[in-house]
Amino acid sequence: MTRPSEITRERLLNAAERLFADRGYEATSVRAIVAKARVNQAAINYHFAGKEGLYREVLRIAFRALTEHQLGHAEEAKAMSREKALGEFVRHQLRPLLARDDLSRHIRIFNWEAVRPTAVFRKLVSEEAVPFMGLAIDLVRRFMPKADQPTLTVAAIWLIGQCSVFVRNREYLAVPPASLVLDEAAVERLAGLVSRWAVAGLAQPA
Amino acid sequence: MTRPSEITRERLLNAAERLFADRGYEATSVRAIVAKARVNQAAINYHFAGKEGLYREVLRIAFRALTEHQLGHAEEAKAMSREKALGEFVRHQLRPLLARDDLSRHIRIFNWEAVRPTAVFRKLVSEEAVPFMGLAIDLVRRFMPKADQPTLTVAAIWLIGQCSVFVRNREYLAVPPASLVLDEAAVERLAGLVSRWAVAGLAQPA
DNA sequence: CTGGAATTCGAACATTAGTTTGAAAAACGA
DNA sequence: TCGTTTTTCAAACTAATGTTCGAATTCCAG
Repeated sequence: MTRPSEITRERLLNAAERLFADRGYEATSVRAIVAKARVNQAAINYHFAGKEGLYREVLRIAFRALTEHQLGHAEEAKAMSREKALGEFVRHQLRPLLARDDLSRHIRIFNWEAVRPTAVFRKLVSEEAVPFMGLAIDLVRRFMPKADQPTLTVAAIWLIGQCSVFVRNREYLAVPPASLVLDEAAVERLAGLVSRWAVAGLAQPA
Repeated sequence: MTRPSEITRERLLNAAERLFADRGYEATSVRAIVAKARVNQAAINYHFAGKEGLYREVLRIAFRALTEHQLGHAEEAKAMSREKALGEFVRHQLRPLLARDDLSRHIRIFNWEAVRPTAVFRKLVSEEAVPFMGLAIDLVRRFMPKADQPTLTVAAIWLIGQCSVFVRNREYLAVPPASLVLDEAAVERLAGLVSRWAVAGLAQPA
């Protein structure tokens, strides 16, 4: 695992993740990445077949880091009541608020994509988001059993959006007058609120 | 006003505004702008002393378009009750939801800046945002008379954020399950809700 | 008109971008 | 250790970027 070539790969992914999070894809140059990673100019093309390939890999890692927990608990969720399951879903979506550094870096990368999605991102989402979206759709379906597929899809997106608003604007929540402390207890309370609102919204007649 | 040189200037501003809104500053090339504007390659440098100068001008126009109405009614606001004044403020901030095309273009440009502000943007805000921020600060001060300046500043930003969340994510509000119609009446109701929440937040004891 | 200023134009500039190359070095299985 | 593969390296390449230049053209007051 720490074979010499893996070290270069890891260094590139690490440096690239930070730079992409800071400056976005376009504004990050290959030369800046290799300088930060302290590897050779051509390393990106050798290991990732180009800047875009490297970005794809960074996105994949970020995406998985943000969804793996959710996917790991899919079976348990099905056994719960729909309200309880939704509560758990929201709680886990709000997890990045407790913010380890790499998580917030991942969020920042996706923030860039929120403004104008790159082709790489669209492709990744269409591939990797399927299981995660499926999970969210299964969840909302329990509240809207008669809805058709398109409706369920947007409902799922909407649910995810309920959480991501807080995650995306994390920095602003910490300062007054909001002054959320964002410790375990606060995130717990927030999750409770969001869950209740989401339940109310989803359970409404169309 | 329609002197030939003014035409070139106007064309550049128009084309640049659209391209900057679509692709952001970095990803928009000078050649793309002059092609869309159907003017000569060197025109940007002649009229705006460079790409950055053109962007500065576009930002200035966008910023003024989004704040002029608010500034024009500053005096009237002072005569109202604090709740009424805040209601009017929120109502006008939500105006872009009724979305003429150029307004939503302006919003999109600022969305780019929200991810990572350019130097040009920071400078512009530090210059042009002063009167607008002053207005918002005056407003929140009526709810927090004993707060110090820094607190008032973030309170004002927070208030503005209350509205901009909706404006920024306008596209998502129109689709189900939110399915907001976003006509005059709907925006009015939304303004009422946001105002009430904001009042409740600001009027709370520190 | 007409002469000087303002504006347009095409070409070229220097710089930076991402990528490719082929040789040198390192790693690794036999 | 040997021979092959994998990986690194410095340099060069092509394309695109923002900008500059001087000549040509257009504009407009006198």
